[in-house]
Amino acid sequence: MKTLRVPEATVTRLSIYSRFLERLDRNGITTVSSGEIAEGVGVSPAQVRKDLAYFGEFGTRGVGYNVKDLMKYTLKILGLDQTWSLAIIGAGNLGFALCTYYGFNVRGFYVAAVFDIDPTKIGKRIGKLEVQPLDSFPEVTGHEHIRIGVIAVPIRGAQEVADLLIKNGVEAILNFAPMALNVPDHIEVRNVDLSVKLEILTFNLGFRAAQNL
Amino acid sequence: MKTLRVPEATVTRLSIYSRFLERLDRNGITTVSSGEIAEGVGVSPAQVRKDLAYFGEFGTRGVGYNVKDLMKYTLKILGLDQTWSLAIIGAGNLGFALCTYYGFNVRGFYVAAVFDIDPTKIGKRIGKLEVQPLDSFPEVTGHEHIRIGVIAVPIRGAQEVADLLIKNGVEAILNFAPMALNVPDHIEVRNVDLSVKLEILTFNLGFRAAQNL
DNA sequence: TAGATTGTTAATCGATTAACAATC
DNA sequence: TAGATTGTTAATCGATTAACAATC
Repeated sequence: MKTLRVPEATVTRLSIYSRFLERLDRNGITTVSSGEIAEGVGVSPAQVRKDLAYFGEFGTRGVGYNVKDLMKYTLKILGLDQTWSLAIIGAGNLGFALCTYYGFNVRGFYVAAVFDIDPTKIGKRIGKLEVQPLDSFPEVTGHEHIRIGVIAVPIRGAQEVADLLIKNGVEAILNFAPMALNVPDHIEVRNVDLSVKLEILTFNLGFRAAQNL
Repeated sequence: MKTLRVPEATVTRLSIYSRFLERLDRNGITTVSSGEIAEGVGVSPAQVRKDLAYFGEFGTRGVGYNVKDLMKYTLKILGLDQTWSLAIIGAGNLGFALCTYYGFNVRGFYVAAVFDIDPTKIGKRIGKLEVQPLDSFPEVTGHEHIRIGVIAVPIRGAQEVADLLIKNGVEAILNFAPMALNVPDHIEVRNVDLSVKLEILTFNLGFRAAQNL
């Protein structure tokens, strides 16, 4: 089988198209063109068609795409035709927000457990969950295999948490600590750095000011 | 003056280098090479040198870079040689986490005000701040000009909030609602979508499974 | 001087865009 | 049929990498 490499930028946009299609579907729209998707998410129509072409032919020439079908296809491609259990490590304000984040639920993610090392946080309730001591990660997650861990601890604890997760069979990590984690090659890591985009804004505002001089 | 266009990917990495340099500096390290920076943040040494070259010559051949100096340069370039006041719109769990996010403070961001439309949230305290009714945005921010707004409201309210911010002189928006905002050309917008990276992980995990078949 | 590392150019690689035949 | 829109190829654009002279 020919394995075409899919650019990560394509997968990123696919996730965004997918969300947009859900919105169209909720609004009762049944058909959409690449141009309308492009307009809705802020890319070019050719980009939309090229991205989709990595995975198959989903449209009808002269007509466009069936919203519900394309939505299902994108979900399938992204692996969201199943529920994913997450473990969130860190029950601070960010961990709390992630545990209760509606945007995860709506996309088929399910927070199975939350952990912290801070005794004042352990036992606290977050929705239906109770914050567990990090030590108990193996037992707590033992019966249901957790493949994805979310790190929401300060920089100083992040690497240690990553090591623990990996030792316990976690295969992918979403890291909110603003640092690079050291992990084996077979572990997938993506960082979400809340400051980076803010600093792109300040860079651009400053740059704009410099242009005016 | 020759205006060289700086790729956004370069600015993104600059923000990451900057954080890494702060960490080195905190650990008392005084000199660093492009190779060590590269190693520390997960890019190539050539990439590091190329990125820095957009802005000047900061190193010494045969030696490397002075950590403290390079750190200051990167902060300056990113516009972080000043404090930026932010307004956060949305005092739900995510808004709360952003208000109290240490990573903003440490980079010179200051949350000047928080707003919501929900009467049950208005008046609630978040640290030293009190949640204000969104209507009062003009008065509250009147005396100190807020150039950057952070949107942490659900999709259905996001566009309306963006319009209000822009009407009141906000120049840049960091948008956590997973949708594309419609704004005039002169407004800078960057989206932080908490699900996208998670979906890259599920895509890759699913893809890996497919390879094994 | 010898070794190390930068700054920068040229080569490579990959992603986006434009264009259009296919086709509903 | 005429109009619309896809799927796909080729052209363009831009970013990354490799290589090396400059130089500490």
